Amino acid sequence: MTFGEIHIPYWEEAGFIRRTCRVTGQYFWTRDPLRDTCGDSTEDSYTFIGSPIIDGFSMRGKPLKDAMREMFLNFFENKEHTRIDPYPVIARWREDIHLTIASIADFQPHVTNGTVPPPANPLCISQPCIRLTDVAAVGRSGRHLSTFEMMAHHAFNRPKEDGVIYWIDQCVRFCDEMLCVHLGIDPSQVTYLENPWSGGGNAGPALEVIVGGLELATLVFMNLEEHEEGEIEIKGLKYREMDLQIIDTGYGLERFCWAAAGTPTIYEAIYPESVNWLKDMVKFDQMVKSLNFSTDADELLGELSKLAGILNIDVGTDVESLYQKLSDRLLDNGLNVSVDDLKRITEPLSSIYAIPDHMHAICNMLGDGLVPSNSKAGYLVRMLSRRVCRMKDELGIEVTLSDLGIHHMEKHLELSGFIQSREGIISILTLEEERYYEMLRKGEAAVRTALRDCPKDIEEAPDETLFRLAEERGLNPEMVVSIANRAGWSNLKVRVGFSADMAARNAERTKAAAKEKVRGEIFTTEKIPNTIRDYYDDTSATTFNALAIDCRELNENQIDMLNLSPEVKISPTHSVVLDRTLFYPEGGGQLGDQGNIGNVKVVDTRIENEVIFHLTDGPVEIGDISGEINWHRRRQLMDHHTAVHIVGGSARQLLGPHIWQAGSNKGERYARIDLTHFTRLSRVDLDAIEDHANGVIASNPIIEKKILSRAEADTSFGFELYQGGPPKQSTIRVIKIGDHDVQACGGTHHDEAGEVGELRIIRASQVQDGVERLQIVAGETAREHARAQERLLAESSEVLGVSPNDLPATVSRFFEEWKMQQKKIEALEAEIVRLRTSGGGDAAIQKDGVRYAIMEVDGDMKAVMSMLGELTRDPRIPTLAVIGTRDGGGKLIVASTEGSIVAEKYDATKILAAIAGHIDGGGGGRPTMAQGGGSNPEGIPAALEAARKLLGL
RNA sequence: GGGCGCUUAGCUCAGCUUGGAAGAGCACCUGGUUUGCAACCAGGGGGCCGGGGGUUCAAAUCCCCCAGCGUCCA
Repeated sequence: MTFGEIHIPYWEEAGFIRRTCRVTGQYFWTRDPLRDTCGDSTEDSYTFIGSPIIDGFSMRGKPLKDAMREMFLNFFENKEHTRIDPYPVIARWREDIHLTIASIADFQPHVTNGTVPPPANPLCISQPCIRLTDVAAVGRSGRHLSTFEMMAHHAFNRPKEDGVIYWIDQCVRFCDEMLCVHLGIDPSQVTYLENPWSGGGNAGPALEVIVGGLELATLVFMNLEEHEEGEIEIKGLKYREMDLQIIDTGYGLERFCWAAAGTPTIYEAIYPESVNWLKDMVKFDQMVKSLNFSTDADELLGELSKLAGILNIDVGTDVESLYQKLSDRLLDNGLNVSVDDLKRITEPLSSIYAIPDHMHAICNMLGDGLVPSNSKAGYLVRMLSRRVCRMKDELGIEVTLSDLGIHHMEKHLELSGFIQSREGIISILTLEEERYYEMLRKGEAAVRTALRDCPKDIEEAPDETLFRLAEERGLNPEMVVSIANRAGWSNLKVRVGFSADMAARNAERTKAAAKEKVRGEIFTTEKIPNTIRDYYDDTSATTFNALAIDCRELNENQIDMLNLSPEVKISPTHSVVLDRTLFYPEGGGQLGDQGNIGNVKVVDTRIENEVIFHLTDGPVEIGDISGEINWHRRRQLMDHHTAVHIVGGSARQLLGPHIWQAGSNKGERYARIDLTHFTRLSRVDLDAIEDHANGVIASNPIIEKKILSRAEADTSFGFELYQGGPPKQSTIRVIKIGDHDVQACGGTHHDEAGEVGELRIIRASQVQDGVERLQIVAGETAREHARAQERLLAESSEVLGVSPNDLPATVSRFFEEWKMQQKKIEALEAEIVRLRTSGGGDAAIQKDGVRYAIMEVDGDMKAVMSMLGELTRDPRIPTLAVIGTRDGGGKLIVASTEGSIVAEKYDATKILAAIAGHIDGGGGGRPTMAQGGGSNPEGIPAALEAARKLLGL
């Protein structure tokens, strides 16, 4: 039996036969002896449209989803499964993905790798998921969704420990019973397609469950993991059996709803209120009638959705040729519809379908406390918001993004499970829409500039121009064209196949970028036992005795990889491992401890694979040794770390539940915390947070430090616990500051908040859109910071001879006066030139109707330039000017009045070249204006004399 | 995490490719003409060309670093 084949007793018991699909060549199991396609091939069209295959669900929309979900969970609860609450759609417990893309994602990697036991076994769940890979097909294919709920039953088996819950046979029995008995689907309509699965380091046989041309579920039996010595080879990789074997199923809630509703598209089954609302607003029915088709419009739409569901729309698909194909296929079915008419129907329709789907994803993401941003997960919600804004504008409807959000929340959402409030979501949507229109407005100017050199009658813009506008300005080719059409390039169109090229170009870049970087280990930890961490027992202990068990010299490469903080003043030469230590290694944003062991200095402390490395400025003997940490620094680090927790808690209470810690850093001189928030923070906001945080310190709550199991921690505190990032251990250290803040943290903290003394938020800056960085000083550094500020003020005000209170007014007055005086000097210098060159001035010589102004002046290049303007601007006085200044090594300028006889007679660049040698320099310019400089200012008079000679004066 | 772009007058933006006197429109001020919904004409004021370094005789322009903003991809 080869990998992927599934032979179970149930097949025979229930009368299944194994066939090969004549279209795809894949094996499938069916009860229908006449069936020769697997059900999911291009020749299987949907059979349930207009005639539902699941009875008893007459409702639509949210009630339908609720009923279907309840049906599923109830069924499996009755089969001894424990119902589990869904996880957030933002996968904050994962480092590798931003969004929850499947129910199994809830349990990766901690449960699936065996570190943490599952919350229940077996279990059932309906997990909201978001997948954006096919976002371009949403609304067009009739079946694609970016947001869906994956209903699932999972079992985690440990066959080696006799811990088998159930495996393939029982899994298929559950599924088949639910479909054919519980839901009453005609058994001959159900096919199970063998489609083994591999990816992400795991593999296993799998079955796709197909009914009526629609894949309703996938049953994956994950029992293999990638391993060098594995005996099973799949797609060139070697796999071996896992200790933990997992039943991973996925039943598409929305697809079950669609199969029960039999509507033309999945969107009408789950978002009927929104679809109708949008159709009314765009007067869709009237529009269809006005096209005057020979056939009934409803019939056309039905036919369309059946066909469109089979057409594959991927990112970069050539939409134009797709339309042609669709039109051809309609003709095959006896409907003659031109590509143009087809577009006029499907373009608005695809937006009407996609908008509710996108709003569902947006509301769910924002509801989980996500803040829009220009990178990471926040970008995904921004991208969806902008898609919606564009679609609603193309539809020409007068609703705002927040209107759409309000409508969606009313009709399709249960807000009770959300972290973010309804009002919070609405204000974020309002802000996002403003940002979108701001981008468009800026884009208009950019399009005009980019196309400026193109003739108005062009039909295609240069590819490079379109690529750049898309990447730099966020304007996709369609948007560029519509802007350009309005701005005068009325024939401009998007080149056929352009989107596909752009997608290919992006893929190419992504591939190139993926080749970069892989960060390895810095130290050798092999055969070194884990270090005992004594710093948790008593955070105020400073001296200890231990056994030095390893000491090695650091090489240059290691020091480079350490990426030492600026707070490490001495470069380390050795790494020392002890059996136990009080030194806290860098972690959780808290820098490593410093101090002494034996007679060497510890300049930093790190941890790798549970082994703590003391970085020292010299070697130590192996054997008994004593150590002492730098208490002043440690205390400061603790002040800062505890302060960061307190500030995070205060910000969450004052600004809202979307405040999440996006990173932090605690050093000796200051600490910083990055917080997710959708607007910039003003000083007023910061003051409020600062006051609140100092209030917490003043009330002096006890700081509890407890060790909990992962499951225990999850259930008692929820995911807000993991502010510092996804947890990696099976046990969680929880730091709880009274009732103010609780989070998982490995850092050293005071026992009472009051020990921090006071804290100040000294600065807020933006790390990326949607993430604010607060700089915090606490304890001793807070006082020092205040003193430093006062010093600056005192010194500055002393220079100006005013009191610190008058500093702002005085500084701005001085600056204004300085600018005025600059202007006056310029004007005066010009006046001097005028005086010296007109009337009886000493510097001008009249000869043959030309004024020669050869003179040395004071002032810099800029001043000289403006004097030159005085001399050569007036065409009635043809002038040749040669001006020198000793500024900056000596400058020379030769200029003539443009368009006059002088300009024809002399070439300024030649005159300059002839005299520049006197100041050891060079220069150049135009025939009427040349400038140069040198390094010998004393040569200016000689240069000017040379000019006089040259000109025969 | 990786790209790319932008930062110039109060505002909106040109100029940068190829270094050589800092520009336009709107707004503002003065005078005229007018005073019906973005009126017209003439003149004028207003710029550390984001900050710092470098190359160069010379940098808004080329190179490097930093900051702020924007955008795309993962």
